[in-house]
Amino acid sequence: MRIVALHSNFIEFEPKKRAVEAAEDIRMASKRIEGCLVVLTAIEKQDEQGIGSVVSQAAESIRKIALQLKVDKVVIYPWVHLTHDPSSPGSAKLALSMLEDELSGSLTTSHAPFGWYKAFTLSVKGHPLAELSRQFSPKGKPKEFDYRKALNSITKATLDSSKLKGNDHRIIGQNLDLFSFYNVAPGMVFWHPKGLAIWNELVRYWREEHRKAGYQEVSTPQVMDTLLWKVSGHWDHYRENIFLTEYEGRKFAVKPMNCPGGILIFKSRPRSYRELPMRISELGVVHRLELSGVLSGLFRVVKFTQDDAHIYCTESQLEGEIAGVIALTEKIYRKFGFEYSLELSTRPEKAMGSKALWDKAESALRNVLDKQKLPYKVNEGDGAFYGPKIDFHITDSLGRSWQLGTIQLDFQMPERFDITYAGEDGKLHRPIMLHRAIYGSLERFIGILLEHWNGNLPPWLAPVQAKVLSFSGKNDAAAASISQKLFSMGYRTELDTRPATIQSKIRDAEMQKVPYIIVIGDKEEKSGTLAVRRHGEKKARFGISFSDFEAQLAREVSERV
RNA sequence: GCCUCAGUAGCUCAGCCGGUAGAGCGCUACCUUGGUAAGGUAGAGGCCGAGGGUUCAAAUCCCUCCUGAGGCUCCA
Repeated sequence: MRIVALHSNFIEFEPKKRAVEAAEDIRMASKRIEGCLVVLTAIEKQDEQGIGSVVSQAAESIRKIALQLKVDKVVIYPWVHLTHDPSSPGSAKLALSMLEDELSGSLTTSHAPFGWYKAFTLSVKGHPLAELSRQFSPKGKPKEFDYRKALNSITKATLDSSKLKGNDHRIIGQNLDLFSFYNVAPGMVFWHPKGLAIWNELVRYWREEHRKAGYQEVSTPQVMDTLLWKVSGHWDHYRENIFLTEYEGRKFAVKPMNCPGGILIFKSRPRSYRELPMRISELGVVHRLELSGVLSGLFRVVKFTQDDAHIYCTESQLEGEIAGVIALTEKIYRKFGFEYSLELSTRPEKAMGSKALWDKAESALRNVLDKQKLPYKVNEGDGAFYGPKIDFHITDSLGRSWQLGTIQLDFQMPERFDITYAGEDGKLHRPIMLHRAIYGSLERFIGILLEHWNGNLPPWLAPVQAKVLSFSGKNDAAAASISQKLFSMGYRTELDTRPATIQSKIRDAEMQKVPYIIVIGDKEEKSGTLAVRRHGEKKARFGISFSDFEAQLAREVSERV
């Protein structure tokens, strides 16, 4: 069924001559109806499969329109010309009368006679919603949305723990209440408060180190016109991985990489050689369509945050910048005690740009590695489509190797976006662009981190830095006040005043891998001290003063040890 | 996406020769006032991933889909 609903000042019609056998029997000269919704209606062949379904869809839709336009008079006007494939006149007549019946409950209805040639005059109001067309088919019957049922089909990801090891980050993440996954967002992480606490500390550390290393941070839009991705080359080389969306008729892409957005900031005004090397960092959230079979916990996800940075520099600065990135990466990885290996990836088949440029880029990377005598493996044809790269690899609990950091050389993007800087000679030059990431993705990095330390995070990273336990119910208030005191000093604390034995509370806190467990009993209350148990140690230390404990914790947090 | 496997309470799992659900932990309440990895009793909590089929009857058998796991392929 097809309809056109017209918000009209009036309609006037006059039957002239019978057109079909099935025509309605009427005796009518002419009729005029003021202030109404005229619904031109055509019943189609396919509607005969399910007249009831089509009619109720149409009735619902018409009621909605009438409500929106605040009209209570509806005129059904048979208008077969809306379709190329009309139903039999008999079915049409039936459907039209059913439609009027359904509508007559809530609206004042009337109709023009079926099966007649008619003269008519129509005055349509002409506002944006005055002319609306709709189409209904018997198959497309919209089912009632049952939210209870829908809720039922939202399921949490279940782990098949038989194949996973104890230090698998997915198990740690569940046990420590760090994050979860749901079927409504495959490959996208729900970060719980405790997981995000780790995240935020990593970001804080990252910002400090990057500030010291001369980086400036930016943020760019999440969705951008596909125009941008055509310029950057992603449209031709990476389209199968891009989420598409639409905005006022324009096609937009959810960014799968940060560089095209970032480069627009470089382009926002003329640049001088004095600004180079320019190191621009971005914690960029990207989405990539991945084959469903490749997703894996935090290691391989659809939405992730890259600790990206783009360095714009001159050719003579290039090797120094690469060496700088390697040094910063080593410094950060050392902080976490990671063992990694280096891989150099060269020109792939789907490459952009000339071979000569690629050779130049590859030799620049090779030179730095060789000069620093760093061992590396070469992956022929494994580079990004815009340039060769050095990757930092690390192994997980199952012995699989994952790429974290990366340094990618790019002679293409500057060409494509035509970015320039004014040199000492007053002429315009093209900068070289370096893409790099150190964590790689925060998600993957946290996964590796959890496995590497088996969830035993140091105080600066631990989601709960200290947990205060009351020895018995008598000590609940004192324990709460210690916990509150630490909390108000900015520490992440928890309090356990359950009516359980101290042994069982200790056990729980140990299993949550909390670095410091503080027990407050009568002895502590009396002497105003703490009993402190360090995670993993068998014995507690008694009689520790609050200020000594706090000073130690403060030092461990600020030095990140 | 492909091959193999899995999905039952918040978690770990039992039930799976069809007869509409069980345990332990956790949670809540009460008892216990105990000194560093599990004190006791009671209670609440599930449409058995979703949809369809076979059947008098489906968590259980069959089909489709979703999600997850391992591998392949691809990536940070």
